[in-house]
Formats: sequence, structure tokens, C-alpha cells
Amino acid sequence: MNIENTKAQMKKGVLEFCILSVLSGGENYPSEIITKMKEAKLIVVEGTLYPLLMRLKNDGLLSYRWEESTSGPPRKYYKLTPVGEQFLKELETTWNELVDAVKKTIEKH
Amino acid sequence: MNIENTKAQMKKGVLEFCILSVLSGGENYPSEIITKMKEAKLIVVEGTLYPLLMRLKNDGLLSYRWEESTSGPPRKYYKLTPVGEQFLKELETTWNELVDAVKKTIEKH
DNA sequence: ATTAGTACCTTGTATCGCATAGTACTAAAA
DNA sequence: TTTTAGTACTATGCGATACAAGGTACTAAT
Repeated sequence: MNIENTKAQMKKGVLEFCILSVLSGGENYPSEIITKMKEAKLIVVEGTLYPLLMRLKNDGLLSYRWEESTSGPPRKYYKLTPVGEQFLKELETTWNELVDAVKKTIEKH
Repeated sequence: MNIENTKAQMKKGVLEFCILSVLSGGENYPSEIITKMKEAKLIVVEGTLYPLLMRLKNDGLLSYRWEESTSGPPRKYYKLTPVGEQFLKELETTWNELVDAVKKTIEKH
């Protein structure tokens, strides 16, 4: 029983929402997404992000294009599809409902 | 890819926090906890709650006592241990940090 | 030729919410 | 007396996902 594990558990499902949110602001490649999340104090590692992006792409929420880079290997730029944008809206509601529910639960007692 | 699954995922780790919060207000037995969570729009089913309580007890965060009931089988009243109270404080911080991080992530882009 | 930096990908593990099924006690209805 | 309904606790197996750890590959500077 440690706080680190709980942190990991609390992230489940939330990362999906955050990543779609970041991409709603425009195209990004994975390493860039990790950096932006880190700036917001939401640490996410590669082993988490890549499978997640793959899943979101396979489910039609994201698309990508390759772009050459002058400072290393080519980058995979991801962006939201219309379906992804719709799903993001639903996730927003879901997240707000959860925050609200938790607030009620911890206040009442 | 459906919203119901994401909801379930988002709950992970959060329920632990909510249950400890409910118990910080005094002794409760499982069915009562489910009712209170439901009132706050946080649906939790038996198959989720009982294993969770078991785990929290085994980790020394909760203790319980049996009490006879006039309307059915005896009830198991759970309450926080000092360790549980300490852990709850840490969870509170963890949850607030997550909410904050998500807010930053979705605002910035 | 080697090293450092950047970027993407895969595999295995642990955890947790949930569906499902089951046990057991009380009390009222048949 | 037997059956049904309500209450309460328990156990098993599944699916989803964050993470650790390790790997591949390209560019540029030493």
C-alpha cells in the first residue's frame, strides 16, 4: 500500500482524456506530448503513451502523418479525427461528473 | 471504445479515497457505504466494494467489528485506523494534485 | 568509429473495477 | 410448514491499463 501505486491507479482513464485534450490544440508528436504533460505535472512515460496512442488511432479517434526531422528520426504527428473530437466532449462531461461526485462524497462526511 | 469503460477506468484508485473519506465520518457497514456513494452519484457495486474493504483491512487502514441486526444477518462495521487516517490525508493531496494537473492540461491547449 | 541525443515500439507484470454466482440470516406470505 | 423477499457478506474470473524494462533506428558532434 503506497501512494505511488495509488497515483498510477488514479491516472487510469484520465490520461486518455488529457492526451485528447492536448491534441485538440493541434498536431503533436509523442515526445512533445510527454513534455507538455510533464509541464502540467502529469508524468507519463513512453511505455504508457505509445500503446495508448496506438489504441486511440485504431479506434478512429486519432490519425497521424510522418514528418522528417533535422535533428533525429522522423516524427509521427498525431491529430484528432472528428470522431475523436466528439469523444473528447463526452470525456469532458465524464471527468467533470467524477470530480463532482468525489467532492460530494468527501464533503458530506 | 466506449464511455462506460472509461468511466470504470477513471474510478480506479478514486474509490479507495472515497471510501476512506466516508469512513472518516464514522463507522459504516458495507451496504451503507454503497448507499452513501450512490447518493453522491458514485455507483459502486458489491463485487467492487468487498474486495476493496478486505484489502484496506489487510493493509491496516481499516478495522471492523460485528454487530447483530434485527433485520437480517449481522453487519460488519468498518472504521479507520490511525494509519488509515494518515493515508487518507495523503490521498487527499494526491487527488487534488491530479485534478489540478488535469485542469492545466486541458486549459493550456 | 564512437558517443550522445532524439524518437518510436514491444513485452510482461500488477492492479483494480466489475460481472457473476453463491452462502446465510430474518421475517412475512402462501 | 414451506416459500418468497429482503438484507448482508464472500469468492472467482475477466478485461483494461499504467508502468518497468529493454530494444531499434536515425542524426550529428566528438
